[in-house]
Amino acid sequence: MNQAENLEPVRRGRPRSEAARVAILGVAFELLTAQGPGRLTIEAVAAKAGVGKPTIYRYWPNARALEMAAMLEQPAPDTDVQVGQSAIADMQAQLEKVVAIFAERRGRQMTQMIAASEPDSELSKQFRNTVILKCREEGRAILDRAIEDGHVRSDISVEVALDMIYGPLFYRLLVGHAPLDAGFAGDLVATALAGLALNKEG
Amino acid sequence: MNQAENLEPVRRGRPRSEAARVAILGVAFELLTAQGPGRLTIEAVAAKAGVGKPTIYRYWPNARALEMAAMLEQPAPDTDVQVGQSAIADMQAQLEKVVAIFAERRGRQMTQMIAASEPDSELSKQFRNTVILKCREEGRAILDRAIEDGHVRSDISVEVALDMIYGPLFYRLLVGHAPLDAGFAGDLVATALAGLALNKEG
DNA sequence: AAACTATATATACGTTACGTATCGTTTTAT
DNA sequence: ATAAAACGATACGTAACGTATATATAGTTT
Repeated sequence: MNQAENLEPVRRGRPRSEAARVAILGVAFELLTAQGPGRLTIEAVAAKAGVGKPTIYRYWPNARALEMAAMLEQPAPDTDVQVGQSAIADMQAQLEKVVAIFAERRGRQMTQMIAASEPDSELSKQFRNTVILKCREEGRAILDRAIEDGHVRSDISVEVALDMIYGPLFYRLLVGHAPLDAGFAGDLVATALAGLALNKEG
Repeated sequence: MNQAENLEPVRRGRPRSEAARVAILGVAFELLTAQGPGRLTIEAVAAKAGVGKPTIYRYWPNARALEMAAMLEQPAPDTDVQVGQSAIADMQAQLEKVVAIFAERRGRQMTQMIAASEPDSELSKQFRNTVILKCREEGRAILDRAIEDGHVRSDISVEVALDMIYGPLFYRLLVGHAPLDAGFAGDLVATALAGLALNKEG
């Protein structure tokens, strides 16, 4: 049996300093916020946190990984909404929350980090799941409820529908061809619900 | 009158070597393709192109700008479609083309470069216009025609509709939660047209 | 033809940051 | 007491940055 790999590996010797780890992550987040992603240096973090470089490299392999870990350490943005009177209204309320978060500087920074990261790394996956896919899952719950309630067709692909709701948000964020605001969130939900076709059944 | 700014600025002294410029861009594109964006170094380009570093810095301020210029130098991906029997079919055909291009390695590289670039720089804007917004403009023409033909409602915002079509593409590309293929293009157009709502008018 | 000027390559320079190695110290388990 | 592991500090070699300088070259102007 492959025992005790994550449950306290029975380390001997001096234990790692939690204080150092916390100081490193704190300084990393501070510098990341100030400078934007891709600019963090290990030496700057070590100096500001009063820590040796090897201590940082013991936890994270490079500055990019540390950046993601620092972002992950922060409480995930809250995009949850109360269950309201209609699933449609809930969807719009949630999207407005998501838009508000991603319209801020930190939202753009998170998006940049996802775009720049190696897609397959473990930290990268975790980051994506926490930051991006969390709000998608919330949206899925709302959409499922809307289908149950008979407000949304049951013959659509929920995956495609969710892409249609959240995709435009990141598109505008990255390309910047049009503003990202509450009005956009409203237009988006309305247009997605109504559809583009003039005559639905002939 | 502000004369002769772009029409041959009447340079004195030794003219810049077009051969050097072309060699630099060629090597830069080669290395960019091989290594992905963000990895290009001026020294490697100078060595491989048989060119001095200052010659490169005379044209571009840093390696990132050179990367974008090298990508721009390549012929823009062809996402145009013939005008076919219906605007709806044309939209789907175009989206399939776009999907095919961005599902390839170069498409992802271009998206990463846009995400990582300073949004306001001149080269960055030009890159966005050439690579991303070109296919959007083509889509707008198709959509306008669909409205004229009475296949698409005239009371929608064309901007929102286009975001709903192209946004999900980049969303999948960046987040990678689901595949990017022709089937997705088809589903997307169909779902966008039909809409999510069960009963359109009561 | 001569003077002038901007670019050319080549290379030296100081700087920054990388990631690794080593030092003596400190903290824990055995 | 001993061994093990992490600690901060710092030295190390490497890579690439962006600038400066030297000398040669290719056009423009006089």
